Amino acid sequence: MDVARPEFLPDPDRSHDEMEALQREIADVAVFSDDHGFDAATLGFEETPRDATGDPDAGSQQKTLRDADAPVVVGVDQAFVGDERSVSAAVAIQDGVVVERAAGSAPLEIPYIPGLLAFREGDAIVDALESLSVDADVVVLDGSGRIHFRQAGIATHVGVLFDVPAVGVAKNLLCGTPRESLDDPLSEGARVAVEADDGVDAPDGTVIGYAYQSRQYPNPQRRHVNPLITSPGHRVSAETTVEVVEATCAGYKLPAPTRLADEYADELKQSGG
DNA sequence: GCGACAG
DNA sequence: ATCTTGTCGC
Repeated sequence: MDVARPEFLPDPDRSHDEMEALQREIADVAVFSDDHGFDAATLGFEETPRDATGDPDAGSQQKTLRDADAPVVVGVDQAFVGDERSVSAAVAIQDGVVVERAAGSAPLEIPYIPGLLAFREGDAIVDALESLSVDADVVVLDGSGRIHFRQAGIATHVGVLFDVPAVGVAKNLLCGTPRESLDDPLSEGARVAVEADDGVDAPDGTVIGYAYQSRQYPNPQRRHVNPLITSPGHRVSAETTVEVVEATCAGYKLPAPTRLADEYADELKQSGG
């Protein structure tokens, strides 16, 4: 993949204020509506059969034929080697089959600062995506997109940088107000809109993403799973974002692209930086 | 000043 | 994110 807007590269040498200013520019050109060519219903991830305990049942048949016209979904995830270098893994999947994997890495130059994640992990991600040869129909990133103080989380930043449809999947809420409390367990498949509030650069009440319960245990009263926090990155609506996440989770808590990128990132981490 | 905060 | 074994629940 190629960077489309080099002026938006996440340069960690910029000042704190410059980083925030860049994020506002990115949010200005970001598209939070559907502007892509895929149909979330044709992503090709099969629902995982469950056994009696509700755990994924292994041993089901493997797919051998892949639809070459199906959309390509790319999952991206990072891991750290020591604490001065990050590795990024990108895994491309088409019709449920891994078609390419790419690695990237970069030095860690700034600490983790809520709201500025892209400037810490962005360089490694760019390195990985630039060495990916297939074209992605949509990229799935770890973290927020529009659910961000300046509507420019890491999924939005990367999406706009490459001008590729992108979605953000986070395990925790960064900002915004859920329409319903997320403190009590939600049932599987439930979705709760997250609205902009005073902490977000968007009109109050704007739906900037959804909490989505991808998986839940049979008896959430005793043991429960937390919902995922999904938000559009670029060229995808909040509603389509949830559809992409729902289709790719296929019975697991995390989307398959994320899980596979996670595993690959661990491999890269083990074999040095 | 206080509180809140993705990975 | 990362450091890590056992343990609870279905």
